[in-house]
Amino acid sequence: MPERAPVTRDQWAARIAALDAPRRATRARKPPITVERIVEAAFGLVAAEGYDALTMRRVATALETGPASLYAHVRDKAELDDLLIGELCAQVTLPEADPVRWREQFLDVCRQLRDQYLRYPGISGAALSTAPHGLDALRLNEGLLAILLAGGVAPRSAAWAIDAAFLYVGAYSLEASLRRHADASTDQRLLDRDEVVARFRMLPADRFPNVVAHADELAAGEGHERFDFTLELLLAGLDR
Amino acid sequence: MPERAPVTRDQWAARIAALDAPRRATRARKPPITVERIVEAAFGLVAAEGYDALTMRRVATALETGPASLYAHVRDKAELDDLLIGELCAQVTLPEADPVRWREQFLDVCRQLRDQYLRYPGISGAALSTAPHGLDALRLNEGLLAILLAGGVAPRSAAWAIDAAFLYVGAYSLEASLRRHADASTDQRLLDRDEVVARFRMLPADRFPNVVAHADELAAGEGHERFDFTLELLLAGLDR
DNA sequence: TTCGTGGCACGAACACTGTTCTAAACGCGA
DNA sequence: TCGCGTTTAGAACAGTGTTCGTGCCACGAA
Repeated sequence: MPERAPVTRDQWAARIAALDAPRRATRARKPPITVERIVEAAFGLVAAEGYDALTMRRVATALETGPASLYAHVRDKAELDDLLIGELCAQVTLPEADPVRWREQFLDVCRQLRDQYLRYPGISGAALSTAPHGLDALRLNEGLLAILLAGGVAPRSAAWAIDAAFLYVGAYSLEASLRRHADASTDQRLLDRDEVVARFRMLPADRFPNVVAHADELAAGEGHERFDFTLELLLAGLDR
Repeated sequence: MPERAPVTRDQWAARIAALDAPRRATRARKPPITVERIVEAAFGLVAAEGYDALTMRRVATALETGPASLYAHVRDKAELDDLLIGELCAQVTLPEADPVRWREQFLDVCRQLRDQYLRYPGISGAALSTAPHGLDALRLNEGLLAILLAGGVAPRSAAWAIDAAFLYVGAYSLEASLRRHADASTDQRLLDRDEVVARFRMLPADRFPNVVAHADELAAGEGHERFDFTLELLLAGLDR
């Protein structure tokens, strides 16, 4: 994973100042490269082939230019990753915090983020490799804080629970992407359910008694049941 | 992240059969390349420079050979990753499940795994990119299942909580590695605590009221307090 | 209209990656 | 000693991220 050049304090201030600025109109070149077009091309690649296929050269080819052209608009690949993750965070809609329905609101925001990640297989790996300090991630942080504080959760508990939720959503989405991506390819990376259970049952029962006995439960779960289960555990723990 | 060739059913059976087999003695060549030496060289590299520095060429150089030599012993880089993660899992000691102290036992196993990951910065990224179906990971699964079942947790809840814990431990360790690795380098990737708080406070209070008001809590936490907090939430949720 | 300047575009190049191919070397059993 | 199988490892292939240097273009000033 590429290392990231640090964002200076001045650059941070500029980003904040730009929060209200309108998006710059596309310049009159035919058609000029823009950050927006680079991001769009990158998303197209990831949606079609997964995050591992995302390279500066592939993006440049999609834009019918050379790879060096991109560096006039983005610092490096790490910054492109940040832009992608930021854009996905920006797609999540935040509710008005409701002191009665705060748990369901929290779950819904996490589900939206998960679903954004799952549209682009493997992309949450990029999210896990950076600190979620971008403005778009902070917007989600703000929204989730409002929800948990409205539900009466102590501020520190709220902050740490959100941190945990971000990590889990990213990791879960990565795992789910790998499973889903494997299903789509002939060269399977992850085994299907029946094969997993069969292999668990092949284990020596004296060494893996519980795994063998509960092979079905270990492999069980439709859709996002495990996802909901885990976040509900977190929320239940916060309730005390 | 490299894609993985699937392990066939026959290969799986061979791995199980090998569980009881003694480790092969080092062959008499001076000194021959072995899987063990490759793994040891790889760990040395990751400990010193982080997981991003781990390449087949770097490992080969450390062993004073060419990169192609490694392919007689490991299928590809993905298999090397699996071997490393398996070895880290193997270092975790499992207790005798105690119906009274099951929560503390569960936390302790997770802490051990976390600490193994943290010895090799960034390596849990490799763990997150594969399904935890290796025998060493299943050994941990077996031990954690025994603990949770001893504590009276329903089998399916136990299985899914363990899955969630694995994801969280990996993601948390990756984030902690990035922070710790950044501290060690002059080109900081993650900002230190005071800078993070300062940047939170720079945000417009009308758009980020809760983030600005709770900047300290968002950045708070010594050592592994967040880690313990999150797993205790999970365990508290299981108790119901 | 012309000229200078700054920014953009992009091929070439650099240093690296994972992996395969091919040939030589080595160890072991007959 | 010889044949065979395995290991070793350089060379090669196809790719990566990023920088350098040069040409092109737009715009503002004279």
